[in-house]
Amino acid sequence: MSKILITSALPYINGVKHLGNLAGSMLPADVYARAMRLMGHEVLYICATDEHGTPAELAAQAAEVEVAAYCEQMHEAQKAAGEQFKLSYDYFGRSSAPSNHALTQHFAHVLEEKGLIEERVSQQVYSNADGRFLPDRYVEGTCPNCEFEKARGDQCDNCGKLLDPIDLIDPYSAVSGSKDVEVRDTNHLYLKQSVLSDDLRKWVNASEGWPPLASSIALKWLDEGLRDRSITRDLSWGIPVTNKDGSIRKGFEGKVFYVWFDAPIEYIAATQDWAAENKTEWESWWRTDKGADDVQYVQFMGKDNVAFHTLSFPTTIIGSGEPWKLVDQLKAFNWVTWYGGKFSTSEKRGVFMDQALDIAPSDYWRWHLIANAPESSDAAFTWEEFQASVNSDLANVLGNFVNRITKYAAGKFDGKVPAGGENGEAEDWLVKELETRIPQLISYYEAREFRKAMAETRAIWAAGNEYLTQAAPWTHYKTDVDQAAVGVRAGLNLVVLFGILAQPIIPDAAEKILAAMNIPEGNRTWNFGGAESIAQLIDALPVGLEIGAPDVLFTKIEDSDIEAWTERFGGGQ
RNA sequence: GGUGAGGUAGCUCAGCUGGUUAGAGCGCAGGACUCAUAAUCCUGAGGUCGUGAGUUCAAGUCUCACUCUCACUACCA
Repeated sequence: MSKILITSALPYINGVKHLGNLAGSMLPADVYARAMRLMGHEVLYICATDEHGTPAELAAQAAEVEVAAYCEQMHEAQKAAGEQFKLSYDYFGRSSAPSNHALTQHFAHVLEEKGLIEERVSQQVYSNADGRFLPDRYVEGTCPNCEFEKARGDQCDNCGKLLDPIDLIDPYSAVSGSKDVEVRDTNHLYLKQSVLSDDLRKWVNASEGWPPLASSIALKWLDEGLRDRSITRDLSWGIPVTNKDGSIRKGFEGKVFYVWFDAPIEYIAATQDWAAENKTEWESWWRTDKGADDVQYVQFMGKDNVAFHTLSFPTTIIGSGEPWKLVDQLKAFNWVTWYGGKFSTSEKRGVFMDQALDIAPSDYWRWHLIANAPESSDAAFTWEEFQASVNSDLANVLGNFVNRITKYAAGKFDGKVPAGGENGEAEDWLVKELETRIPQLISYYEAREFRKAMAETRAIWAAGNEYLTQAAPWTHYKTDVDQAAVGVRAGLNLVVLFGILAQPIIPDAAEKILAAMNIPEGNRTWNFGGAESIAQLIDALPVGLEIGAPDVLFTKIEDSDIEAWTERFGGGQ
């Protein structure tokens, strides 16, 4: 048993997330957390809402509420959506929490003492009408390259050229449309990442268990040469830039830390809040001088987040010179696309977490999204594939297996695990299958290879159906009830096994199965020691145990459902 | 523009350091069974591995060029 710390990239506050965000970090992190818990590890799974930055302020403004109130409201909405998706966070925090304010300010002080922070002046566009500085992409104007009239300050969407907002012709605020904009000097704190390049490279090179996607992105940035990054912004909502005594730093009135500086620190601050709430300590998870050397820390994120997790945040950690825990393994995902294109709220393409639950139970989404996780490349979501996953894998292969054997046992064997008979060829075959497949499944989970783990899970369910075909208790029943009892007994044991294995993926259905089979909580873990214990799996239930037949576990998705959903949320073409 | 990832059956994807007839699931066709959610089980058809060249006894796998998709490109997060 070991201690495993799991974090998933913090979902941004400005609205409930779509299925791509779910599939790209929170859901796989949850499946991994659940699997590791079942294997007996001590797991801490931390997530939080990422609440600072310009989009949060603008979203609040659009909703005509105070930013703090807006974030409060959206945090609750995201928390609720996560709970409904059965995301088993140990703690779901907020980057705006007091603990994160304190810790972020602490890191800034320490980094400055180490000479890694300095003040510099830069030019930034200021909108008089909006009364605020505008990030590059919130300035629009005519592209100096192709004369496209709605080019953004960072890049022109028409010709693709990278731009500087100062180069735009006739610039205007994307927030208000006002042309009353000007360039002003503004001072900010810069984190001298360049100083730590060599340390970071050594650390990246020494890393193990990162997907190529992650290490290649990190090395690419290092090869190009790390530039110092500004870690403050001209905003009012965020973490104030303070002196050690808590007073506002001179010249930083109306400025706060950059959201990407404080967001990863929230992983630690949220752990502190978790500890406070649970009256325990947090340091053994994060301080290598307090036991965190024994922790395996795994981060889950989308590919757009890799640079921040492999370079910026490690710069904060390493640069502090304090004994903080660095990430050990990270899992980076590509995107889930909508029929190969982008999710788009404005064009009515794609499904958000709250809407998803209106139309199908969370188990359906969890299974489909994790079985088709965008691990090695972008993965397309289509209604047709979703329907196929649910109907074929869940309803036909798993649901029908549970149904056929429990109903048969209820009808012919009084709803009890029957005695009698002896294992034969079919049982030998089944045991062999399980002996190879279960260890394989476990190693896929340990390697965080989710698609493969799901394919293996499905193969195990299918082996159950194949076994019943071989054992054919309904045929034997006519001539030899004891022989039929063997098949029913093994079949019922398989139902339990399938329920146990399904827990990380489809927790609701797993619960229904295990409850119907009268399996107590304590007997639902993954204690599959060696080959002997796997052989015992098909005859583990006490003879005479009363079992029930659960209601239909998965209702099929009809073609008419697909039509209605395509109408509502968009689809192909 | 630069960098990275990807382009493999109708669809969604596996294929590690190059090695005999390129794999899975879905879908499709045929058969078996009847305990079950018209479910399940078996068999089969289906691919010039983005394009072109090169290295090699041997290339989906290595090299080069080209092409398409996606991401990042440091003030969106």
